[in-house]
Amino acid sequence: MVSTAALAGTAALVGEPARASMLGALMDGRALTASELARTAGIGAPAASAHLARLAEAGLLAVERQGRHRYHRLASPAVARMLEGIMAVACAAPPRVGPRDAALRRARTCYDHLAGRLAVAMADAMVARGQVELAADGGVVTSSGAAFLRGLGVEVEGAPAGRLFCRPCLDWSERRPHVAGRLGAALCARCLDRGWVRRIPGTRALDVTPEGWRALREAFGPGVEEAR
Amino acid sequence: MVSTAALAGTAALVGEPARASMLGALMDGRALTASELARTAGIGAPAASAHLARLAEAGLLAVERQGRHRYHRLASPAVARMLEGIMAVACAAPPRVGPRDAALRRARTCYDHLAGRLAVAMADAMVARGQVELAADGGVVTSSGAAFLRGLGVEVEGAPAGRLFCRPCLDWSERRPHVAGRLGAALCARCLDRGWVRRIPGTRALDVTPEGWRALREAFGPGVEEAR
DNA sequence: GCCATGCTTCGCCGGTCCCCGAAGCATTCC
DNA sequence: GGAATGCTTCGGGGACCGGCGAAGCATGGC
Repeated sequence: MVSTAALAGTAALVGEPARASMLGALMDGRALTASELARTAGIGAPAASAHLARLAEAGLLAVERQGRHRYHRLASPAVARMLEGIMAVACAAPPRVGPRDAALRRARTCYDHLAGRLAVAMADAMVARGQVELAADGGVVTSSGAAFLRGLGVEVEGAPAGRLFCRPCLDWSERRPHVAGRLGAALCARCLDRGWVRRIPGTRALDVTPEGWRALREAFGPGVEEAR
Repeated sequence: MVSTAALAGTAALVGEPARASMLGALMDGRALTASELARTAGIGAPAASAHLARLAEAGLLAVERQGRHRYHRLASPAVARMLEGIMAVACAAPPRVGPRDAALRRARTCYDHLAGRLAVAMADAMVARGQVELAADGGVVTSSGAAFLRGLGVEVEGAPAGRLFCRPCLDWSERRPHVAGRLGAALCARCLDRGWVRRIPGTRALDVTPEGWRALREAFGPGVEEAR
C-alpha cells in the first residue's frame, strides 16, 4: 500500500485548481516565470510561490533561474503524458461538452505536438493514404509515409530497427487519436517554422495562417479544410 | 480555462488517499464490492459509499449491481492508463524508493498485463532476440516474434495492416518499459491460465510457481531468473 | 412475513490546506 | 550606492472536505 500513497500525493498536486491551471499553461512545453503563472492561475505571488515550490519538490516541474526570474517548465515528457491521460479521462466524463474554447478545439499544441480538429484531420488523412497506421496501443510510419514526410521536410530518425514510430494520443476534445511522439513533435515544429501555424499568445491555441491552410490542404488533402 | 477545471477535478478525485487506495486495488482489472473496497481503504462503509459514488459519477468507475452487492471496476482502459501515468511520475520523483513491497516489485498485474521485474525481464528478452521492438512511443512485434508467441499459445489478432502492436508501459518500480497493450494482456492471460503465475489474494502481486519459472526460463531464456 | 446483510443518507465534528497582507532576501538597472 | 523588480517566508483567518455514528432504504434467505 505504500505506492497508493504516492499515487494520491501526486494526483493531489494536480488536483488543485490553481496548480492545475499552472500545469495546463505549461503543457505547451514552454517555460514561464513565477509571476506569469501566478497571473494565469489568478492568485497572488505568495500563493504561487508555494505551489511552484511543491510542484518542483515533487519533480513535476523543473526550475531554471535566469537573473531575477525563475523559469518553470514541465520536468519531463512523462509529466505531460500524465496530464494528457488525466485530461482524456476528465473530458470523457461529462456528457455535455461546453461549446467554449472554440479556438482550442480547432488547433492547439499538446506539449510538443499538435492537437485539436486540425491534428485529428491530419492524422486521418495520413491513415487513409496508408502513410501511418494507428492503433490504440501504438503506431508506425510506412515507407510511403516516410517519403511523404521527407517531402515536407520532416526528418525523424528511426526507432529500433530503422522504423519510424509515432505514439497515438487521445485527443481530449475530439476523443479520437492524433499523432504524438517524436513524429508529432517534428511535424509540429515544421508547421511552426514554416509559418503554417502561429501560437496565439496567452493560450495554447494555434492560429492557422492563410498560407498554412493552402500548404496543409496541398499536403494532407481537402479533409483538413473541415477543421477550419 | 474551462479545461483546467476539469483537469483539477479529475485529479482531485484520485488525489485522496482513500480513493487512490480503492483505485489502486481495482488496477488489476477485477470488479470488487463496496465493502471490500472500504476494507482496502481502511475506512467505514459510509465514507466508502460517498467516495465510490463520486468516482462513478465522474466516470472513473463502472458499477454493476448484482443482487445486494455492488461491483465496482475501472470504467475503461483510459482510466487505467491515467493511473499508470500518475504512478510513473509519482515513483520517478522520490529519490529513495522504499524497500517495501518486495513482492509487488517482483511481479504484479497492471490492469490487464504483467509488470515488475519479471515483466521487464520478459520484455528485455524479447527485444534482445528481435521478437519485439520497443521505443518510447510505440512497439511492434516482428514476424519471428509472432511465431514465438504463437508457440506459447498467445494469439493476438492483427492491428491495422496485419501487424501486431504492443504498447510500451513505463514500469513504475523498474523505471523501464514492459509490454502492455493487447499483446501484454494476452501474455498475462496465458501465464495465468497455464498456471505459471498465480494471483496473491488481497494484492496485485503475483506468485510465480515453480513450474512457471521452468516454463518462463525455457521460453524467455535465463534472463528471467534474475527477476526471481 | 421476518430477520440479516449490503449499501446509502443525514448531521456533526475535526483537521487540512489554501489564500492574502506584511515583511524579508536576491538581483538588476540607473 | 540607491531604488525597483521578482520572488520568498511568516502569521493568521477562513473554507472546504473527509470521517464517523445513527438511522433509513433495498435485496435475499429462512
